[in-house]
Amino acid sequence: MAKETRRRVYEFMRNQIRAGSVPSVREVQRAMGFSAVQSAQEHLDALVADGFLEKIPRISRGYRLPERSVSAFMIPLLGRVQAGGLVDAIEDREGYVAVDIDPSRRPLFALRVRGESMKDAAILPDDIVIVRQQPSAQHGDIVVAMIDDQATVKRLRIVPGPAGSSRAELHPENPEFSPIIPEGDLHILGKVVEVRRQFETSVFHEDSIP
Amino acid sequence: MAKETRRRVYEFMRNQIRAGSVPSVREVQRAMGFSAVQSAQEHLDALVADGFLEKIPRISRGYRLPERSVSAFMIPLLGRVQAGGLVDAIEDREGYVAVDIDPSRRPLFALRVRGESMKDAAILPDDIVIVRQQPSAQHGDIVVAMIDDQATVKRLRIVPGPAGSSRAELHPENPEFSPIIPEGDLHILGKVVEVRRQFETSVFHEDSIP
DNA sequence: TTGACTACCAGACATTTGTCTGGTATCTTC
DNA sequence: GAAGATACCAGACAAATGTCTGGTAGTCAA
Repeated sequence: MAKETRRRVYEFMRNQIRAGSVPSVREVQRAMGFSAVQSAQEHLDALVADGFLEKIPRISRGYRLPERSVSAFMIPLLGRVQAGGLVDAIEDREGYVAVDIDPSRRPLFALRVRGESMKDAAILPDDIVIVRQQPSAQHGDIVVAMIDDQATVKRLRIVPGPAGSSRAELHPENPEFSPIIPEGDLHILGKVVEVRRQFETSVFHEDSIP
Repeated sequence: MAKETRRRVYEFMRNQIRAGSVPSVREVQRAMGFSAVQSAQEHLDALVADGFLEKIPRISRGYRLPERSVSAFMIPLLGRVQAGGLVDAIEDREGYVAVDIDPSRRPLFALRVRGESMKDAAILPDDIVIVRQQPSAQHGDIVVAMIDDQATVKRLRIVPGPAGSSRAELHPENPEFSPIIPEGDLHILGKVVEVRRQFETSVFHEDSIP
C-alpha cells in the first residue's frame, strides 16, 4: 500500500540511525528494492516534509532524527581538583557523565563530593555535582571553590562588610562544620547546577586517550 | 607537538560522532587546517590502528566510535504514573533525561519526586529519580511502587511474617510519615538507581562580585 | 472524461568522498 | 652521513552520493 512503504522507509532510517549509521539515499533504495534512486529520494523528502526526519542538504548521509535535537552530552568527571584549578585538573579525569545541557555554551564539569559538610542541603559524600564553570556567583548559590588547594562545595553568602563593602563567605550546611571566611581572594571554580547520587556505578572509566 | 594534533583529530571525531554526525575525511582536513587530504587520512588511519576509532572501508563517513566508548542515552521523564502502571504512563512524558546507562539492557525511566517522605535519605521534592524497571527488589532498596493508583518512592523492607513467611513494607525516611503495609500485592515498578536535583539555572544569570 | 495526485521508474550530471602515488622537511637512531 | 620514521603536502582518479529532468501507471474526485 501507499502508506506502508513510507513507514518501512522511516523505520529503516530510524533503526539505522539509532544503530549509529545514517544510510545514503541509494542504500535506502536498495533496502526497499526500488529500481530508481528517485523513489527513495521522494520518500525521504516526504518524511522530511512531515517532520519525521531532518536533513542537511548536499552532504552525504545527511539525514537526522529530529529527537536528536534533545541530545545528550558527556562531560568529564574530575577526580581531584587541586592547585592550579581546572587547568591541571582537566587531565585528572575519573570518567564521564551524561548531561542534557549543552556544554559548548558554558563549560561544565562534574566532581565527586567528599565529606559531609553539605549534608543538610541533601548533598552527601560520593554524590556527583555538575558544575558550570564561572569565576563568580550570587548570594545563595552552591559553589565549588578552591580552599587550601582543594576543591570544596559550599553555599556562597555575600555579607555586608565595613563601610558599605561586601565580603564573600562559604557556608557549610551542617552545624558540625564552621563557615569559611577567606582572607584573600576567593577562587570560585563554578556554580553547582545539579546533584546526583548513584546507587549503582555506571561511570565510564577510560584507560587512555591519544 | 606531534601527539597534540592526533589528539585534536580524535576529539574532533569523538565530539562530532557523539553529536550525531560522522565527519568525512575532508571535513577533518578542513577542521584541522590541513592543506592535504592525506594528512587527515593518515591521522584517522593511525587512530583506527590504535583502536581509538573503527571504520567501514569504502563507505562515506564510515568511522565509528568503538563499542567500549561512552555513549549517552535519553530516557523518558514521566509526569504522573497512575493506574495501569507504565504502559499508560509512557504516553505522559514530561521530557527526556540523559543517562549513561544503556537502557536497552533493562528499561529505565525517570520520575519526579513529590512530597518529603524521603527527606532523610536526601531525596527531596522535585528531585528526579532514575528508575530501573523491575517487578521486584531487595530489602533495603529504594523502590518506586504503585500505592492507591499513584507512584510512590519508598524504601523496601522485607519483614518476617507469621509461620516463616515474609511481607514487604514500604518505609518512608521521615519520622513524620508512616510506613505503608500493603494489604494485597505490592506492585513494584522498579528500583531507584540514581537521584538528581537540578538547581534552577536562570537564563539571565548575572554574576555578582563575590 | 479530465485533471490532480501519488508512487515508482530511467537516466544523467556535478559534487563529494575514499583512496592512491609520489614528494618534501624534520626528526631520531645507528 | 645513511636509514628509517613521522608529519605534512600536491595532485589525481574512481566510486559513491545528492540532485535533477522527464516519463509511466494507477488512484481518486469533480
